[in-house]
Amino acid sequence: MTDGTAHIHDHEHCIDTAIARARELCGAREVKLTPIREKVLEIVWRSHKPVGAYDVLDQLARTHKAARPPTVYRALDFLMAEGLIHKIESLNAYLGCGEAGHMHESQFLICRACGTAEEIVDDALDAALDAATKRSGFTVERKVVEIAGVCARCQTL
Amino acid sequence: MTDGTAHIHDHEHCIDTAIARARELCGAREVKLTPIREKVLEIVWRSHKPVGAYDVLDQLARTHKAARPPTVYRALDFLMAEGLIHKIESLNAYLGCGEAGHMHESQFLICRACGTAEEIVDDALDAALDAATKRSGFTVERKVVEIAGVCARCQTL
DNA sequence: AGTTGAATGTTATGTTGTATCATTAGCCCA
DNA sequence: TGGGCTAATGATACAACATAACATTCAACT
Ligand SMILES: [Zn+2]
Ligand SMILES: [Zn+2]
Ligand SMILES: [Zn+2]
Ligand SMILES: [Zn+2]
Repeated sequence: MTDGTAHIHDHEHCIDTAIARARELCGAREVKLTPIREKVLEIVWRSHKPVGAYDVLDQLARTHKAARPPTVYRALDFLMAEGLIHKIESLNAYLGCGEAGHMHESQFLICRACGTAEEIVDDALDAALDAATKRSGFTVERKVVEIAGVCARCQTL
Repeated sequence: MTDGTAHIHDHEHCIDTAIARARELCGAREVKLTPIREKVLEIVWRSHKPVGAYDVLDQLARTHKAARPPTVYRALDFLMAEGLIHKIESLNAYLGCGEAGHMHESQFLICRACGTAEEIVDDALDAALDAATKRSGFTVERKVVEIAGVCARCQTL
């Protein structure tokens, strides 16, 4: 397939689930998932491809004329702080988190052919990261792991 | 210490060694380490902190009035292609490679207190990365591993 | 000398992200 | 009920990072 979705599925369901989960979490944490923040979350979730801030802005502006870069960056910052989205540093782009709720280190497989970024959770990998830093006496605050290449699907096309 | 060097050492020696090694490698590969490229390599090597492209430009312009952004980005691209420097994606900055010559995956420990980035080579970590991708049938082309936190030195200050 | 291709010069523009201050909206409480 | 507080958003401007496109120069080879 060429549209970058990892596989055929009911993607509206992905989006709805993510938003419902976000509402729950924000309610429990007593932070505000405002209309703008929710809309930005929905836009980010509309694809399984990382999406740039200015793409988000273009889409947000369709329904929210006052939208400007700070509008978007504030919403993205909030969503990242709450663990609802991640930033892919090597792409300067943002992606919905499928594991929102329990804080975790994000690790991504990024396909240059279809553009998808799959979030993986690999405890052995995470342990190896910790071991590497412990040896140096380094205190970890953030781990960026972004593996670029070609996904299994794209190799068979 | 506050200047961001990892430890007290003869840093001129670091620079000289890196440039000498770069000359060797480029000679052997029959690619051209031109004056501009060599100067950019030296500027990048002047610290153990990742340095932004426009910082490089400012420094390059001192001796090379015609320098413009493309001048710098072309040189940086060349140096990356030859494995002489790395880009730190999470900082949009560039750092000399201490292991130039044998191609390798780069893994960095980035201290937010002193700004240094230490390149580590951890085979167990690299193996864990490969294992994580093999399971998914993903073909790896590039691995970005950037661990941010506080280095051992800065914790004791 | 003439040809060729790589490197650099030059101008302009595209892309990503922040600083700053003004305004608005929700909430608490006198 | 309405003042006073804070969080969120609006609005303008700019900073920081990166590339497109085309012209010119330079070195190497004939
Ligand atoms: Zn989906
Ligand atoms: Zn793919
Ligand atoms: Zn040094
Ligand atoms: Zn440090």
